[in-house]
Amino acid sequence: MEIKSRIWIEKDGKPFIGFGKIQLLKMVDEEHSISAAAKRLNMSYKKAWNLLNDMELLAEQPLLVKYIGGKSGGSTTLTAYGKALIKTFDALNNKCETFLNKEFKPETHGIY
Amino acid sequence: MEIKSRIWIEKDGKPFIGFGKIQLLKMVDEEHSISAAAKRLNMSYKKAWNLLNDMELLAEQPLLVKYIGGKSGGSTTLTAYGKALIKTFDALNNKCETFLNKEFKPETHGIY
DNA sequence: TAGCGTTATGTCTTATCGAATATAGCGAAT
DNA sequence: ATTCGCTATATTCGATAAGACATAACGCTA
Repeated sequence: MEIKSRIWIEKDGKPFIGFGKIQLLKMVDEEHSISAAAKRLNMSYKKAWNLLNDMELLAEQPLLVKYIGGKSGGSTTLTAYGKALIKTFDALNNKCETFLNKEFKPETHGIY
Repeated sequence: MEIKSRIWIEKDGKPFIGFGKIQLLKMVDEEHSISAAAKRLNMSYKKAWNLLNDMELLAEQPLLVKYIGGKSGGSTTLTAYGKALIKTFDALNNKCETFLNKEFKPETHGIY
């Protein structure tokens, strides 16, 4: 018996960042490529692109620097703002999880 | 810009209780009827029944006391254990939300 | 004993979402 | 100029989930 959680940040009532999108951002940061990131996360390129696009549309600063064409066909890297988002979210998520684990002890609640 | 969260409790890796199921339990508690609760939550009787059944199968103590037939066709009420679940979950959820709201101040993270 | 409203459960259809497919543009390298 | 791999974007297709529908058991009431 364990407690789980998902947190996300909304903007104008619309989902801005959450677990999946942050994971995707991390992969893009590592791979310097949307398609490679999508592959590693076992999702279609289109889905990854849509998720990133949704974020970008909601953000007031760009998250990604994209190059089309070039020696390897293209590339995508994160802006400082994009990297900051990852850090912020991870920190918050960790805090939340440790808080909940400390708070939730099945026995003390009479749940078996 | 605001932070949102969903918490749930798992048992053997399977979802036991979460936001929706707790909401349903509350309605059943008020209505003394699965069908009436489903109606108020705008879901089909079958869906409500399935959700409740899933919980019951995972719980080690019964959550519901059901009567079939009778003057109004039947009824369903909560056991003490069922009511305890609601209380526990609500308390935990509230704590989590206030914690996150206190923790998350967009400005301090540089998120605009 | 016929009717009613509820719980109980299976089946069948519909709707939604994601995946696959298709097509185009780009720019460096050869 | 041609090729290549990536970004970009619309459209079609299929699988899965949600919902509608159907049917039965039950026991009180009239």
